[in-house]
Amino acid sequence: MAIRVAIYEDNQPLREALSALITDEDDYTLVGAFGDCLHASDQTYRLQPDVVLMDIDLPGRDGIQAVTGLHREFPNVDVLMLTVFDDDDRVFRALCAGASGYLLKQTTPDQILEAIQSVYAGGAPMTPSIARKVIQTFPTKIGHSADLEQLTTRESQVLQQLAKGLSYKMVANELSISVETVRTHIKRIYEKLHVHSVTEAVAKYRG
Amino acid sequence: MAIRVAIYEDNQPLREALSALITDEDDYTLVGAFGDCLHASDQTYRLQPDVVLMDIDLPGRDGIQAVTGLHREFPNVDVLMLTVFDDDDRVFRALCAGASGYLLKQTTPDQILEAIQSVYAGGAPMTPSIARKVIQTFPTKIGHSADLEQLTTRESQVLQQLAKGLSYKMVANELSISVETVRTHIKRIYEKLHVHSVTEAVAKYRG
DNA sequence: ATACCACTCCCATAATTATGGTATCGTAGA
DNA sequence: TCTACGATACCATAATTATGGGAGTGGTAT
Repeated sequence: MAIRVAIYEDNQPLREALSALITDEDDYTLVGAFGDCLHASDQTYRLQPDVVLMDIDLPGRDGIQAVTGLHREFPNVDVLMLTVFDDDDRVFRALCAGASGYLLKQTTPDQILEAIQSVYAGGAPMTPSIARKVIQTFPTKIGHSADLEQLTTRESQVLQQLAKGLSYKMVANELSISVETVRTHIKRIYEKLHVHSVTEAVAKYRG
Repeated sequence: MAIRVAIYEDNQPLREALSALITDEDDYTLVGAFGDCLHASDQTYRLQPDVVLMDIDLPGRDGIQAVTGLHREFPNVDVLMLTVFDDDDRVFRALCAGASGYLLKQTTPDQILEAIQSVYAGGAPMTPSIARKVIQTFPTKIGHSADLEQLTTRESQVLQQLAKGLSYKMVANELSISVETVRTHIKRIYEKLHVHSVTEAVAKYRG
């Protein structure tokens, strides 16, 4: 049984090249190729692909959002992301959203077919750098940077409130202290974490 | 600067073969080769390896336990596991324990050197099947508020940068657009997410 | 062709946040 | 006792962010 493949790629030459690659192989069947992922859900339902090749950077609605939806609706469909750059951060988010692996667009045709085969067989093709990011997520969970440990109880509480999106005033209210005190705490937090804004501090707090 | 490599492998012929492989390469320095990992901690302290090749199945104390210790004591040392079989389960546990990747013993010499290089450069070489296991442990974050889906590609990118703690200026730089454009995107983001500050937006973004 | 949308850019004015001081109070240690 | 530190609070001056305008481009859809 040939592997049914659908393609989402806005770059037409590339889309056609990929389409040709799939079509020419007996072991693969191209069930569709599209320039955007606006109707990915409908199309997936109709075309029943086994593997979806999805450009990570599509116009209108990006590939990552599409993956989120597809993964929820069609958990059996494997999605391989296509990227131009080794854009660790976005690829990482795509994997979190449910993608099963990713391909650099510069990958050779053979490697592409191999990756499709691999993902269909239950694998998750990805480069070492992505893999590193991935495995660093859970074991390092407790790897709270030493800076964070330096925060006092009150400072941690303040930072926690800020992380929830509260303004100085709201934090003051929440903790029943004056805004000025909140300011003071935040100043200390900045010193200890070596940052200069709430968002930076929260970013460190969140890991 | 050559990469300093230490080897833990009980099979003597293999240990010697690996040692020779490392020794013969100018870019790698063999700092030690051992048949067990009973003194891995001391040895690591003395020999200061950059990368450790660790058999997953050593007599006495197995490689996974050793990795746990090494990773805690020497977070900067990268550990590559060596396995005879594609033993998903144990490799997976090793990765959780802090290993940075793994090699099948049948891997070609060139691939072994490449993997060492890769892990030293911050990568995590592993096969697709392991990778799949790893990414499947991700919390498939659902509950994605519908608001977030409304963001355009560019808006999501901006929000993502903000979540990393960047200021408007930095985001502008990162995305190669003007600060004014960043402002505009942020205005739209606020409208769509019904928020009034970066931290609030980021809080929604993070779930 | 026209209307819409994503993306880009600029200006002006408010509001909030950032930075650098200063100061009081209570409590745990030297 | 004296010091250090956490927590509280205030003021003043930058710097950044928030809000509300306007405006042009390119592509898509009706």
